[in-house]
Amino acid sequence: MEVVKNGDKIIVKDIKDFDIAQTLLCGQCFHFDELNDNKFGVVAYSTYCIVSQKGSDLIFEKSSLNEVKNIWIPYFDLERDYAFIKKYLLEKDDKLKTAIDEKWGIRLLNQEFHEILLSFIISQNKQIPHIKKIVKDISEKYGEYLGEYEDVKFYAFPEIEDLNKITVEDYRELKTGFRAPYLKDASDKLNDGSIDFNMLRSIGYDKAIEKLTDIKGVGLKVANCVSLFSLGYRNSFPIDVWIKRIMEHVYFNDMDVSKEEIAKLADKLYGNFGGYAQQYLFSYGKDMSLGKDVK
DNA sequence: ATCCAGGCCCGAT
DNA sequence: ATCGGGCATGGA
Repeated sequence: MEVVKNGDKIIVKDIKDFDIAQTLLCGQCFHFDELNDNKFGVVAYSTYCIVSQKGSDLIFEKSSLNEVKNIWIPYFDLERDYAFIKKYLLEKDDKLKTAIDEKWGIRLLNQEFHEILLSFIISQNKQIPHIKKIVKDISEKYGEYLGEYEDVKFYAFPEIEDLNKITVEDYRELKTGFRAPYLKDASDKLNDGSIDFNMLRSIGYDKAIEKLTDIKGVGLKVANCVSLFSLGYRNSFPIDVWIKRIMEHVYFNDMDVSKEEIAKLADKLYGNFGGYAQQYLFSYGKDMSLGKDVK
């Protein structure tokens, strides 16, 4: 991998095991727009980028060299060796082969903690397009204006301090429904420091999950998404309706199996790489509707 | 129209 | 410990 400046563009060259569309569209991320010409506008860490891919080149417009190096390369997890991860997983269990072959270009994004926490609280019992809309609405209303590209405006997700001024009623106005008090509880805990990124990073996976599920509206599924997508605990294995169906289909002949049993199997099969396996399986299985309508 | 969505809470067993 | 109803809102 090499970073070069070419006019007003920054190009990251020689990227392997990465496909920008697969990575953004696999359901781990809600704060981006699909633009013309296969470009994406992505917002994270109070900045935005216009990014597209040509083969093994990743092309950034409207970004400085520093931003690409310090924000976007870590964000897209480009410094990690995914060939090793895939090899490890396939040696453990070749049932993953189709999913990995099909979704070869997914990387797990390193997203901002408080945005992911609130986004996945919103996500419960919702479809991805609606989650995206609410994240966009919150950002437009309470986040900083960052800039625009071909008439698409970009807004940062509100900072933790900005969440303070959002009331339960405000959250309801954003169409979050019964999740409004959950979002308020999370906002309060972020503001008083009882939930904190560095703290959760330092106490390890098990205790981080415990802490996260203390928040109203955060159960095991949401906690594991937060843990996987923003805390870097790549052993996390979020189990939602989809991954439950998919695992039942692949490993249990479409029988009904408890989430506990699925979690146990995932841990045994994939160990510390569970999060990667989950994302390959989730994205492929959802595309294929694996296990749907078989009961 | 009815059902369900990247679930979770809460009360009843 | 486990099960089921209820929950806001919108799309299929």
